[in-house]
Amino acid sequence: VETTVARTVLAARGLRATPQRLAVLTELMRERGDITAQALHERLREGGAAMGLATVYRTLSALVEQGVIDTLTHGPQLCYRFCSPEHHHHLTCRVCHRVVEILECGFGDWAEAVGRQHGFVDVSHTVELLGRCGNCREAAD
Amino acid sequence: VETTVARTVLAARGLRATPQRLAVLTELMRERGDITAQALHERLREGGAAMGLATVYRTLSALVEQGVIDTLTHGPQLCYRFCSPEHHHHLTCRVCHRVVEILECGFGDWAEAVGRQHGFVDVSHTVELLGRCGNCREAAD
DNA sequence: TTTAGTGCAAAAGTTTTGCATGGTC
DNA sequence: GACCATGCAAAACTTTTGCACTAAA
Repeated sequence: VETTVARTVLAARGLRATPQRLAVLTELMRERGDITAQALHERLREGGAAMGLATVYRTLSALVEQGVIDTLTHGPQLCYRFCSPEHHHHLTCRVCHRVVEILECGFGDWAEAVGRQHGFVDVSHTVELLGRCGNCREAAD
Repeated sequence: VETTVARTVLAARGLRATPQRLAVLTELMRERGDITAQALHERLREGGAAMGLATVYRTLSALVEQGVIDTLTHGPQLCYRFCSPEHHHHLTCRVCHRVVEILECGFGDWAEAVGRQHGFVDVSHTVELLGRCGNCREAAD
Protein backbone atom coordinates (compact mmCIF):
# COMPACT_ATOMS: atom_id res chain seq x y z
CA VAL A 1 0.00 0.00 0.00
CA GLU A 2 0.91 3.65 -0.14
CA THR A 3 1.40 3.67 3.59
CA THR A 4 4.95 2.69 2.77
CA VAL A 5 5.57 6.04 1.13
CA ALA A 6 4.16 7.89 4.11
CA ARG A 7 6.35 5.80 6.39
CA THR A 8 9.40 6.77 4.38
CA VAL A 9 8.53 10.46 4.47
CA LEU A 10 8.10 10.40 8.22
CA ALA A 11 11.33 8.51 8.77
CA ALA A 12 13.23 10.97 6.58
CA ARG A 13 12.09 13.81 8.87
CA GLY A 14 12.77 12.05 12.12
CA LEU A 15 9.11 11.67 12.98
CA ARG A 16 7.82 8.45 14.49
CA ALA A 17 5.46 6.49 12.32
CA THR A 18 2.35 6.20 14.47
CA PRO A 19 -0.93 4.96 13.01
CA GLN A 20 -2.40 8.43 13.47
CA ARG A 21 0.36 10.18 11.56
CA LEU A 22 0.22 7.62 8.81
CA ALA A 23 -3.51 8.16 8.52
CA VAL A 24 -3.13 11.94 8.32
CA LEU A 25 -0.33 11.80 5.80
CA THR A 26 -1.86 9.22 3.48
CA GLU A 27 -5.13 11.10 3.48
CA LEU A 28 -3.33 14.32 2.56
CA MET A 29 -1.47 12.54 -0.23
CA ARG A 30 -4.75 11.26 -1.61
CA GLU A 31 -6.54 14.60 -1.41
CA ARG A 32 -6.65 16.61 -4.64
CA GLY A 33 -7.51 19.87 -2.95
CA ASP A 34 -6.71 21.51 0.32
CA ILE A 35 -8.45 20.78 3.58
CA THR A 36 -8.88 22.26 7.04
CA ALA A 37 -7.76 20.53 10.21
CA GLN A 38 -11.35 20.07 11.33
CA ALA A 39 -12.52 18.60 8.03
CA LEU A 40 -9.56 16.25 7.94
CA HIS A 41 -10.29 15.06 11.45
CA GLU A 42 -13.92 14.42 10.60
CA ARG A 43 -13.03 12.52 7.46
CA LEU A 44 -10.52 10.33 9.24
CA ARG A 45 -13.00 9.43 11.95
CA GLU A 46 -15.66 8.60 9.40
CA GLY A 47 -13.08 6.42 7.69
CA GLY A 48 -12.74 4.45 10.88
CA ALA A 49 -9.48 5.89 12.16
CA ALA A 50 -9.80 6.74 15.85
CA MET A 51 -7.93 9.87 16.67
CA GLY A 52 -8.27 13.02 18.71
CA LEU A 53 -8.54 16.45 17.20
CA ALA A 54 -5.51 17.62 19.12
CA THR A 55 -3.45 14.94 17.45
CA VAL A 56 -4.52 16.16 14.04
CA TYR A 57 -3.41 19.67 14.91
CA ARG A 58 -0.12 18.47 16.36
CA THR A 59 0.59 16.28 13.37
CA LEU A 60 -0.19 19.05 10.90
CA SER A 61 2.10 21.43 12.78
CA ALA A 62 4.91 18.92 12.70
CA LEU A 63 4.46 18.29 9.00
CA VAL A 64 4.39 22.00 8.18
CA GLU A 65 7.47 22.56 10.27
CA GLN A 66 9.25 19.82 8.34
CA GLY A 67 8.17 21.26 5.01
CA VAL A 68 6.18 18.17 4.10
CA ILE A 69 2.91 20.05 3.65
CA ASP A 70 1.94 23.61 2.74
CA THR A 71 -0.58 25.93 4.31
CA LEU A 72 -2.99 27.74 2.01
CA THR A 73 -4.81 30.75 3.16
CA HIS A 74 -7.59 32.03 0.93
CA GLY A 75 -10.69 31.60 3.05
CA PRO A 76 -11.16 32.49 6.67
CA GLN A 77 -9.50 29.35 7.93
CA LEU A 78 -6.16 27.75 7.28
CA CYS A 79 -6.01 24.85 4.83
CA TYR A 80 -3.35 22.21 4.39
CA ARG A 81 -2.02 20.38 1.37
CA PHE A 82 0.68 17.83 0.57
CA CYS A 83 2.96 19.57 -1.92
CA SER A 84 6.25 19.15 -3.69
CA PRO A 85 9.25 20.47 -1.80
CA GLU A 86 10.32 22.71 -4.66
CA HIS A 87 9.38 26.35 -5.02
CA HIS A 88 5.91 26.55 -6.56
CA HIS A 89 2.63 28.41 -6.57
CA HIS A 90 -0.99 27.33 -6.31
CA LEU A 91 -3.89 27.45 -8.71
CA THR A 92 -7.02 26.79 -6.70
CA CYS A 93 -10.62 26.30 -7.78
CA ARG A 94 -12.95 28.74 -6.05
CA VAL A 95 -15.75 26.20 -6.08
CA CYS A 96 -14.37 22.74 -5.32
CA HIS A 97 -11.00 23.74 -3.83
CA ARG A 98 -9.02 21.51 -6.15
CA VAL A 99 -5.41 22.69 -6.22
CA VAL A 100 -2.89 22.51 -9.05
CA GLU A 101 0.76 23.11 -8.30
CA ILE A 102 2.44 25.53 -10.67
CA LEU A 103 6.18 24.95 -10.83
CA GLU A 104 6.82 27.55 -13.52
CA CYS A 105 7.84 30.82 -11.89
CA GLY A 106 9.69 33.82 -13.21
CA PHE A 107 9.08 36.23 -10.37
CA GLY A 108 12.16 35.92 -8.25
CA ASP A 109 14.12 38.67 -9.97
CA TRP A 110 11.13 40.94 -10.26
CA ALA A 111 10.38 40.56 -6.55
CA GLU A 112 13.98 41.31 -5.60
CA ALA A 113 14.04 44.39 -7.83
CA VAL A 114 10.75 45.77 -6.53
CA GLY A 115 11.91 45.19 -2.99
CA ARG A 116 15.20 46.94 -3.59
CA GLN A 117 13.41 49.96 -5.03
CA HIS A 118 11.72 50.37 -1.66
CA GLY A 119 14.73 49.57 0.46
CA PHE A 120 13.70 46.01 1.27
CA VAL A 121 16.01 43.01 1.33
CA ASP A 122 15.45 39.25 1.57
CA VAL A 123 12.26 39.48 -0.42
CA SER A 124 10.30 36.27 -0.83
CA HIS A 125 7.09 36.01 -2.78
CA THR A 126 3.94 33.93 -2.93
CA VAL A 127 1.48 33.90 -5.79
CA GLU A 128 -2.02 32.56 -5.41
CA LEU A 129 -4.19 31.98 -8.47
CA LEU A 130 -7.91 31.53 -7.95
CA GLY A 131 -10.24 30.42 -10.71
CA ARG A 132 -12.97 28.02 -11.69
CA CYS A 133 -11.84 24.60 -12.85
CA GLY A 134 -13.17 22.64 -15.81
CA ASN A 135 -15.54 20.49 -13.80
CA CYS A 136 -17.02 23.38 -11.91
CA ARG A 137 -17.40 25.45 -15.04
CA GLU A 138 -19.60 22.79 -16.57
CA ALA A 139 -21.49 22.30 -13.35
CA ALA A 140 -22.52 25.97 -13.32
CA ASP A 141 -26.17 26.91 -13.70
CA VAL B 1 -9.14 67.63 9.81
CA GLU B 2 -8.87 64.47 7.81
CA THR B 3 -12.13 63.26 9.27
CA THR B 4 -13.67 65.00 6.31
CA VAL B 5 -12.07 62.55 3.94
CA ALA B 6 -13.33 59.63 5.96
CA ARG B 7 -16.78 61.13 5.97
CA THR B 8 -16.70 61.41 2.20
CA VAL B 9 -15.56 57.83 1.78
CA LEU B 10 -18.36 56.53 3.98
CA ALA B 11 -20.98 58.63 2.23
CA ALA B 12 -19.80 57.39 -1.17
CA ARG B 13 -20.44 53.81 -0.05
CA GLY B 14 -23.77 54.46 1.55
CA LEU B 15 -22.49 53.94 5.09
CA ARG B 16 -23.62 56.20 7.88
CA ALA B 17 -20.94 58.38 9.39
CA THR B 18 -20.97 57.42 13.04
CA PRO B 19 -18.19 58.53 15.37
CA GLN B 20 -17.07 54.91 15.69
CA ARG B 21 -16.76 54.39 11.97
CA LEU B 22 -14.93 57.66 11.54
CA ALA B 23 -12.50 56.64 14.26
CA VAL B 24 -11.83 53.26 12.64
CA LEU B 25 -11.38 54.69 9.19
CA THR B 26 -9.16 57.62 10.11
CA GLU B 27 -6.97 55.35 12.17
CA LEU B 28 -6.63 52.97 9.24
CA MET B 29 -5.78 55.82 6.91
CA ARG B 30 -3.08 56.96 9.30
CA GLU B 31 -1.56 53.49 9.79
CA ARG B 32 1.47 52.67 7.65
CA GLY B 33 1.22 48.94 8.12
CA ASP B 34 -1.55 46.45 8.56
CA ILE B 35 -3.32 45.77 11.81
CA THR B 36 -5.59 43.18 13.39
CA ALA B 37 -9.10 43.92 14.60
CA GLN B 38 -8.05 43.39 18.20
CA ALA B 39 -5.02 45.65 17.99
CA LEU B 40 -7.05 48.35 16.31
CA HIS B 41 -9.69 48.17 19.02
CA GLU B 42 -7.07 48.46 21.72
CA ARG B 43 -5.43 51.41 20.06
CA LEU B 44 -8.69 53.27 19.61
CA ARG B 45 -9.64 52.79 23.23
CA GLU B 46 -6.24 53.98 24.39
CA GLY B 47 -6.74 56.99 22.16
CA GLY B 48 -9.87 57.83 24.09
CA ALA B 49 -12.47 56.58 21.61
CA ALA B 50 -15.06 54.52 23.41
CA MET B 51 -16.21 51.64 21.30
CA GLY B 52 -17.05 47.98 21.59
CA LEU B 53 -15.04 45.25 19.98
CA ALA B 54 -18.08 44.02 18.09
CA THR B 55 -18.41 47.40 16.44
CA VAL B 56 -14.82 47.22 15.25
CA TYR B 57 -15.50 43.85 13.67
CA ARG B 58 -18.74 45.01 12.10
CA THR B 59 -17.15 48.15 10.75
CA LEU B 60 -14.20 46.29 9.29
CA SER B 61 -16.52 43.81 7.58
CA ALA B 62 -18.53 46.62 6.07
CA LEU B 63 -15.42 48.38 4.81
CA VAL B 64 -14.01 45.20 3.30
CA GLU B 65 -17.32 44.48 1.62
CA GLN B 66 -17.29 47.96 0.12
CA GLY B 67 -13.73 47.57 -1.10
CA VAL B 68 -12.46 50.41 1.05
CA ILE B 69 -9.92 48.28 2.89
CA ASP B 70 -7.96 45.11 2.08
CA THR B 71 -7.37 42.03 4.16
CA LEU B 72 -3.83 40.72 4.41
CA THR B 73 -3.16 37.24 5.50
CA HIS B 74 0.41 36.34 6.23
CA GLY B 75 0.38 35.54 9.92
CA PRO B 76 -2.09 33.42 11.82
CA GLN B 77 -4.63 36.20 12.08
CA LEU B 78 -6.26 38.44 9.56
CA CYS B 79 -4.93 41.96 9.16
CA TYR B 80 -6.58 44.99 7.62
CA ARG B 81 -5.26 47.93 5.64
CA PHE B 82 -6.62 51.00 3.91
CA CYS B 83 -5.57 50.62 0.26
CA SER B 84 -6.05 52.18 -3.11
CA PRO B 85 -9.02 50.85 -5.04
CA GLU B 86 -6.90 49.91 -8.05
CA HIS B 87 -5.40 46.48 -8.64
CA HIS B 88 -2.19 46.23 -6.65
CA HIS B 89 0.01 43.94 -4.61
CA HIS B 90 1.64 44.23 -1.21
CA LEU B 91 5.22 44.40 -0.09
CA THR B 92 5.26 43.83 3.66
CA CYS B 93 8.06 44.02 6.20
CA ARG B 94 8.42 40.78 8.14
CA VAL B 95 9.56 42.69 11.20
CA CYS B 96 7.56 45.89 11.59
CA HIS B 97 4.63 45.05 9.27
CA ARG B 98 4.97 48.21 7.26
CA VAL B 99 3.22 47.76 3.92
CA VAL B 100 4.04 49.27 0.55
CA GLU B 101 1.50 49.08 -2.23
CA ILE B 102 2.89 47.90 -5.54
CA LEU B 103 0.82 49.13 -8.43
CA GLU B 104 3.10 47.74 -11.12
CA CYS B 105 1.80 44.34 -12.21
CA GLY B 106 2.39 42.31 -15.33
CA PHE B 107 0.84 39.04 -14.25
CA GLY B 108 -2.67 39.18 -15.58
CA ASP B 109 -1.91 37.54 -18.90
CA TRP B 110 0.40 34.99 -17.37
CA ALA B 111 -2.23 34.02 -14.81
CA GLU B 112 -4.89 33.65 -17.49
CA ALA B 113 -2.60 31.51 -19.63
CA VAL B 114 -1.56 29.24 -16.80
CA GLY B 115 -5.18 28.83 -15.79
CA ARG B 116 -6.24 27.98 -19.31
CA GLN B 117 -3.55 25.32 -19.56
CA HIS B 118 -5.24 23.55 -16.66
CA GLY B 119 -8.80 24.15 -17.77
CA PHE B 120 -9.48 27.03 -15.40
CA VAL B 121 -11.36 30.21 -16.27
CA ASP B 122 -11.87 33.53 -14.46
CA VAL B 123 -8.43 33.39 -12.95
CA SER B 124 -7.55 36.15 -10.52
CA HIS B 125 -4.22 36.45 -8.81
CA THR B 126 -2.70 37.86 -5.66
CA VAL B 127 0.99 38.39 -5.06
CA GLU B 128 2.41 38.91 -1.62
CA LEU B 129 6.00 40.06 -1.18
CA LEU B 130 7.61 39.68 2.23
CA GLY B 131 10.95 41.19 3.11
CA ARG B 132 12.85 43.28 5.60
CA CYS B 133 12.54 47.04 5.22
CA GLY B 134 15.32 49.59 5.45
CA ASN B 135 14.67 50.55 9.06
CA CYS B 136 14.48 47.00 10.26
CA ARG B 137 17.58 46.02 8.36
CA GLU B 138 19.59 48.61 10.23
CA ALA B 139 17.97 47.71 13.51
CA ALA B 140 19.20 44.11 13.15
CA ASP B 141 21.82 42.76 15.58
C1' DT C 1 13.64 1.22 28.58
C1' DT C 2 13.83 5.57 26.97
C1' DT C 3 11.58 9.00 24.65
C1' DA C 4 8.03 10.71 21.98
C1' DG C 5 3.07 10.69 20.85
C1' DT C 6 -1.89 10.34 22.11
C1' DG C 7 -6.39 11.24 24.20
C1' DC C 8 -9.24 13.79 26.84
C1' DA C 9 -10.85 17.78 28.85
C1' DA C 10 -10.02 22.29 30.04
C1' DA C 11 -8.36 26.69 28.64
C1' DA C 12 -7.18 30.42 25.66
C1' DG C 13 -8.36 33.13 21.75
C1' DT C 14 -10.92 35.10 18.08
C1' DT C 15 -15.10 36.25 15.80
C1' DT C 16 -20.22 36.33 15.60
C1' DT C 17 -24.90 37.13 17.26
C1' DG C 18 -29.25 38.60 19.97
C1' DC C 19 -31.44 42.20 21.81
C1' DA C 20 -32.44 46.51 24.03
C1' DT C 21 -30.85 51.23 23.49
C1' DG C 22 -29.23 55.30 21.11
C1' DG C 23 -27.95 58.03 16.97
C1' DT C 24 -28.11 59.29 11.90
C1' DC C 25 -30.34 60.80 7.95
C1' DG D 1 -39.84 59.21 12.57
C1' DA D 2 -37.84 55.32 10.28
C1' DC D 3 -34.12 52.74 10.12
C1' DC D 4 -29.52 51.71 11.02
C1' DA D 5 -25.63 51.16 14.28
C1' DT D 6 -23.90 50.35 18.92
C1' DG D 7 -22.87 48.10 23.35
C1' DC D 8 -22.90 44.43 26.14
C1' DA D 9 -22.89 39.75 27.17
C1' DA D 10 -23.43 35.29 25.63
C1' DA D 11 -22.43 31.96 22.22
C1' DA D 12 -19.99 29.68 18.57
C1' DC D 13 -15.70 28.26 16.84
C1' DT D 14 -10.92 27.28 16.24
C1' DT D 15 -6.62 26.17 18.16
C1' DT D 16 -3.51 25.18 22.17
C1' DT D 17 -2.10 23.05 26.48
C1' DG D 18 -1.65 20.02 30.82
C1' DC D 19 -1.31 15.63 32.30
C1' DA D 20 -1.78 10.74 32.83
C1' DC D 21 -1.27 6.88 29.77
C1' DT D 22 0.49 4.23 25.68
C1' DA D 23 3.37 2.95 22.10
C1' DA D 24 7.46 3.43 18.92
C1' DA D 25 12.33 2.67 18.43
